[in-house]
Parts: sequence; C-alpha cells; structure tokens
Amino acid sequence: MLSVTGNLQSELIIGQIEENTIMRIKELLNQRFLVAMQAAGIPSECSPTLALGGKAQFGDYQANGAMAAAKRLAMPPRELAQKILDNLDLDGIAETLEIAGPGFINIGLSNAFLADSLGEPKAGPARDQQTVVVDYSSPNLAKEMHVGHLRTTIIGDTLARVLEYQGHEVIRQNHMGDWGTQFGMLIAELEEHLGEGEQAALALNDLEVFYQQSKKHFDADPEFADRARAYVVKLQSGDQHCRGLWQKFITVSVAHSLEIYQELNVGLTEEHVKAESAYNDDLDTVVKDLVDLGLAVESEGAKVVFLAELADKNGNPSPMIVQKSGGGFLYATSDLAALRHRVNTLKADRILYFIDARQSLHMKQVFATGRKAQFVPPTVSLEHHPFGTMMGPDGKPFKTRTGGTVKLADFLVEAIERAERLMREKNTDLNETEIKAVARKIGIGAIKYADLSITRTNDYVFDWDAMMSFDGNTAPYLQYAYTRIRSIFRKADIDPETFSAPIEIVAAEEKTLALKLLQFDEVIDQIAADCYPHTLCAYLYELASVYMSFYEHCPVVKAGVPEKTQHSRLQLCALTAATLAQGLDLLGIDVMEKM
RNA sequence: GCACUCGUAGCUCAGCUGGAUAGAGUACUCGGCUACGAACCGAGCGGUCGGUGGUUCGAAUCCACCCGAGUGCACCA
Repeated sequence: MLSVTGNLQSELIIGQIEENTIMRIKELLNQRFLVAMQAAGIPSECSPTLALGGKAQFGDYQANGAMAAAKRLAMPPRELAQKILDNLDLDGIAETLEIAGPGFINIGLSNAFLADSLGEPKAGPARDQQTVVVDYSSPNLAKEMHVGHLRTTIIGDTLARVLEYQGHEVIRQNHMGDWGTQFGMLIAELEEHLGEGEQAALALNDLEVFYQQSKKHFDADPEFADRARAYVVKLQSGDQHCRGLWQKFITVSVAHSLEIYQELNVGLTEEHVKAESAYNDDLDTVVKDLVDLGLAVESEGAKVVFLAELADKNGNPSPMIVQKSGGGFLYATSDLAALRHRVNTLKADRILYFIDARQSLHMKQVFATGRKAQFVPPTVSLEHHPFGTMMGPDGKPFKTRTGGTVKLADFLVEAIERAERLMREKNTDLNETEIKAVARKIGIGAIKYADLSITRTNDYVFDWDAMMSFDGNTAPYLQYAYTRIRSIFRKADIDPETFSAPIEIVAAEEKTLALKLLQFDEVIDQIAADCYPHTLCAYLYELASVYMSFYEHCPVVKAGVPEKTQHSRLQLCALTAATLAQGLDLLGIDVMEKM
C-alpha cells in the first residue's frame, strides 16, 4: 500500500529505471526501498543498504538499512522494518519478504520475475558516455618486455574492454619509454654494429643481449661512454644522424612489443603508441608555464615544483624536478605534457593510469601539479590504479632460475607448451592443429586469469602448477565449463546462437543460475567504476560453479525430460555460455568449442 | 627519519558504502561415472581475521597506538 507521495515518486523513479537501464536487480530494489522508506517517514539520507543475501536462508538480497534508520529515529528497528514493508511495493518481483534478526529485511525473488527478466532483450547502457583515456603497458623500449610488464598490460586492457562494452569512448595510450638517457648508449652501440656492415634487424635480434653488450661497452670504454653521453644531447636536440640511428632501434623494439601484444591477445596496436618522444617539443613550454605560474622554482640549479599538499608531518613539501640543472628533462616533465595533451587534444573526461604501485608518489606529484597549473580542470578525473609485484613461489619477485628477469616472449612460450603437455595427458580427441590452437588459448588464458583474478593492489604469487592445474578458480575451468555447454548443443543438434525458448524456473539450481546470470551487469558496473577486474573473475567462477551444480541436478537432453523443460534448460545453457564467453572476452581470454 | 601498501584456514586468496554462524580454492579424508565431457560434482576437516585499546545495537572492515613484511622518498624512467 503506497501513500500518495510514495506512489508518485514510485512511478517517477520506476519509470526512469525501466527507461534507461538493463535489468539491474539491485538498482531496482534500491529504488523501490527508497520510495518505501520515504513513505514510512524516513529521512532521504538513509540508504536501504542493499546487499546480496549472505546465505540461502537470508534470501536473494537483503536490505540492511532499517537498523541505521531506526537508530536515527530512535525507534525499535524491527518495528521500523515492518513499517518499510507496509509501504513497499515489490509485486511481481519478490515472493517472500521477511524481517529477521535485529531488523534485516530478507528478499526472496520470484521465479517468474527472474525468468521474465532473462527473456528481456539486453538494452545498451544509456548512462553518460565519457571519453576515457587508458594509459597502460608503456614498456621501456631500451630492453625487451619482461614479466614486469604483464600486469599493466593485462589489467589495463581489461579495463579498456570493459569501458568499451559500456559504450564509452576509450582511447588507449601506450606511453612507451623511448627517450631516456640509455638511448645515447644504445645508438652509439648500434652505430658500431652498422659500421661493421651488420643489419639493424640482425644486431637487434635480441634486445636484451644488445642492451647488456652496450652497457658493458659503456662501462669499459671511456671514449665510448663520452660518445654515448654526447649522443643523448644530440638526439634530443634533433641531430639527423642520431635521430636516424634511434629510429632504427625504436622500429625494431616497437615491432617486438606489438608481436607480444598479438600473442597475448591484447588490443594494443601501433595506433595506440604515443611514446615519450612525442612530447619532446612541448617540454620547454611545460617548464616555462610552470615557472610563469610560480609553481616551478630554481633549487640547486634545477627547476623544481614543491608541493605543500604532499608535505610530510614536519611540513617539508614534496619536491618534483621538472628540469635538471644541466637543462635536461625528466619523465615528470613528459608526464605533464602528456596530461595536457590528453585533456586538451583528446578531450578526456577520465584518465586512467595502470602503473606499478611504486610509482604512487610520482603519480600524486604529477596529478597535484597538473591540477595546480590548471592543465586539468576539476571535471576531469585523474586516477592512478596501482598494482603489486608478481612474485615467484618463493615469495620473491619472479625471476629465472639464474636470477635474471624473465622475458615475456619466453614466458608466453612456456605457458603454451605447458598447456599442450597437459592436454596430451588428458584424453582429447582433437587433432594436432586443433591441439596447438587450443593450447595457445589455454596457456595465454591461464596466465592472464592468474593475474586478473587477484586483487589488483596486492603482490601476488605466481605458480605454474597452481595456475595450470585446471582446478579451482582458473581460466581452464571456465573454458571447460563453456565447452561442456557447447557439447550439449552439439548433442542436441541445436544452434545455441539462434536458439530461443521461454524459461520456466522450477528447481532450486535453476533459480540460482538465473539470478547469477542477471547479475552480470552489476559486476561490470562496479569494475568500470573501481577498476578491480578480480571481481569479474570471481563472478565468472561463481557462475561456472553454479552452472556445474545445475548441470548435475537438471538433465537437459537426457531421456525423459519433457520438451518444455528441455527447452527452458537449453535457454539457460545458452545464456550461461554467452555470459561466460562475454565475460572472458572482457578479460581478453578466448573460449573454444572443444578442449 | 618520513610516506604509501599489506598482515584472514597448512598453502594461494575473497570478504562490496560497518551487518546475521568470516567464505572459496588447494592440500588432506570420505562418497558419486552401463558418461547431456569425472579437466566434474557432493560431504567432512581446517580460523583468537598480527596485537592492544577505542567508536556502537553490531568491527576482518572505521580511529589511535604497537609488532611484523614490502615499497618509495631531488637531477634514471
């Protein structure tokens, strides 16, 4: 029963929901509770605080806001909960509503409501579309990509995909390091190789070896070291010869990175490369502007921005050098130039940085300076989303047996080989080419999932065996769940892409699966906001687990299943397969028909 | 010294703006295939949430202090 006010507001709010969102159950319940709470005379600041039902006995969702509101109104909480229920309209949505414990309201959704919701076509999200710049991967081109580049590349790519899925305009920016001091040394080395008649591509066949060579050369030969230092200056001031050598080096190194991206199934291509050197011509201006604004001052010969907002307890401001005493620029300078480019030219509403947690202070400094200099208006969101380090099974940073850095290229090869070996241990009826193709999807998927499924900000322990065990919360388990579903459709000789039938929910396992399927977009919303992809992994794992229970208890194409039931279950299967594939695709992981 | 991050089952990890008896996986012990793919499912075992105080109807979650680990702190990126 609704009061007049409640009814009006109810229509208003409900109208908005149905107009502009896909079915988001939590949002729907939240709105209905808000209306009921207002009708019950509860101040609008009080939230219904909806949560998933912790346990089966607590319902599908629970509203926990009555207790806080009761305290505010100095009323017995259960009494207030009852008053909310009296004003609550969940006709056709909830089947059971009960007050439990000190004042929890447990909501049991109706089977028919869930079934109908699954039948509705998915509307595209109509929320505000933003232009989002996503800065990720950004390897240093002086060396080969190594495992340290994995997290930024994988997590950043997932967020780019998630935001695109939501309809935002995503601009990927690969801020490659191609302009550091080491490049003097590298092009001096390259010059010698070319002088001996070697081809650039050959000399640079192994960037890691090449780097070590030139470093050794630099340390051992003072004359070479002097030339290297001179080349840095000449390069940055536009000397044609140095620029030519540099370009040869960069071309090879960029190509190497692009190969890795392709192998990793990451959506970064040449068009997303916006390397440090691209901002070279703007660095003078950035510093000049900072000086003119009085933000950068001379200190010990360098131009430094002192940030009082990042001062320590003793009041010492945090210094950030934007120009060296010798006149050279640092990465802080090019980061500021990039910031301005992203705001002014790319028109970003939101700029996301997926960069190692060790850069946190640096990012804070860059953001603070960008704000103070008004390079970035307050309407633009600047977000550093840090991540931890990948550790080996010994709990120390992941290295080769000999203690060296692990090249990403080698790492990927090993993952695929391990996947192939495991496949051969199982009984697979795939032929040789199929095994190769599937092993690639499994190996790469396993690596990415191992990384994505851990809370981003924590260090994580990487363990080949755990990741490749194909048991528990791993990519292969999800891929397996997918193949099992597709197998049902093969057996029934039905095309899951075009199949459509009404859903009828009877068994408990069917309800659990239906509810889980409907929660997909709630999860995606959250990830788009907080940039923690592990919640998507957790969701997909739960979905697959719930499906497996359904699979055990609810026969589909076995003998004796009535056609109506069979079709309903096939529809649940088709939706599960589609949701798994969609979710994995957002993680950059492929599925396959058989494995 | 200062700053940031983190201490949850033997191990690897979840725990959403404070909510009910802290959850998964793994390991270990049982049970389930004349197969919609057992690379699976089910059950059991396993916890003083680093410690001590505080805030309140209610704390793994918020605050303070301590212990322990990692990382970063002006001319590399």
